[in-house]
Formats: sequence, C-alpha cells, structure tokens
Amino acid sequence: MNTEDYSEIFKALSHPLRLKIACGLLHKGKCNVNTMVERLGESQSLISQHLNILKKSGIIKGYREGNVIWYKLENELAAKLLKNIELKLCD
Amino acid sequence: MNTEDYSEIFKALSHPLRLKIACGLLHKGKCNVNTMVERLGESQSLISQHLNILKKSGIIKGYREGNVIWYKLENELAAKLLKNIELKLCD
DNA sequence: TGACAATATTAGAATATTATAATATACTAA
DNA sequence: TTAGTATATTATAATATTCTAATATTGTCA
Repeated sequence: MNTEDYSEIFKALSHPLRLKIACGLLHKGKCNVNTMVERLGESQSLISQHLNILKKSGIIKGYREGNVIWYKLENELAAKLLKNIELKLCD
Repeated sequence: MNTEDYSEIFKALSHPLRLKIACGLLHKGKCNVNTMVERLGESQSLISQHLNILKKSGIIKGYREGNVIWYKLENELAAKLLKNIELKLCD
C-alpha cells in the first residue's frame, strides 16, 4: 500500500452517502440495495452508483443470492477506520 | 458530529499530498511550509493550497513564530484515523 | 526605509465528481 | 415465455477539485 492506495480508501469514504453505506455494512454485516434505498431515502440509481465506487475501491463486495445482491464490507483498513466513527451514524 | 462532518474529515485526507502532509505532522509533531515543499517536492503554492484545505477542515492549525508558520495536527479523529496507516508513508 | 524570506491568495484551464433521468440487465415465478 | 422484481449502466448537466503561473501579504533585518 502506497500513499495513493491509502488516499483512495479515504476518498471512497469521503462522501456522506458512501460513509453511511459503509458504516451500515460494518455494523449490520450485510445489506441489499433496496434496503439501502429505503433506509437512506435516496434513489436506486444513486445508491447503485455509490456502491460501485465502494466496490471499485475494494471496500465492499457483492454476493448474489437469487434475485438479491448482498453487499458486505471486505476491507480491513476501511473497517478499522470506520470503527473510529460513532455508531449512531449507522442506525 | 454528523455524517457530513465525518465525511469532510475523510475528504480532507483523500488526496495523496494532504495525506502525506497530515501523516507527516502526526509523526514529526510540527512542520513549516518550506520544509514540506522540500520534503514533498511540490510547489510552494500547491502545498499552501492543500494546507488551507486541511486547515478549513479543522485538521491542522498554523502557529506563526516570526517569519515561519508551524503547522500542527489538531484533530483527535484525524489523528486516530492516521494511526491506522503505515508509518513509512511519512518519512 | 528597502530588500529579502516565508507564506498566502488569485485566476484560469483541465479534469473529476455528483445527481437525475432514462434505459438495460439478471433473475424468479407463474 | 411473459411479467415482475432487483440491480446496473449510461448520458448529461451542474458543480467541485486540481494544478500552474502570477501576484500579494507578512514579518525580519540591515
């Protein structure tokens, strides 16, 4: 990991919606897109686009289970970083 | 602190140069602009602009001592976050 | 005071990010 | 196969970020 790699993790978490998503995944374990859409009150397209950014940065991964895709946090550094943030964010 | 506040801290640290600066301040304690310019090999203007972004986000503060301004990390959350990053970045 | 050193600010072009709207894909069940 | 559900992709306009070059400010010292 070099500086660029580290800063990309920070960048992925630098948007309020992505931070909420990542933080939610940290605490809930997994979540599907529609549930995020409901919980966060944002459009399906927007959630999906931000999920893609988190995915490309290597912070989350999606696992298809039939019709549904479960997203999980899959990055140790991101998890460590998010643990420094107050939990209430994610409820 | 709400989600926007948190994400602003991440955003401030989401640029490689700012990450280097902040990480350097964490480990060296303090630093002035010209030393950063030399160490990081970037223009004075660019360093100064990025310092300003870190300042506005509340991560660092500058203390004038005569002709020189010493910058210090002045944010607990940022310090916590940066401690999750490998030290070698900052040398 | 004037010259110099350290730092900050500004303007502008290039590029990146964001949100919305529309459309596409993948899977399931009847 | 068709309809329906879940998710992804694309295009685009608006906005924000980044870097460079030029200039301004602030403080020191002779």
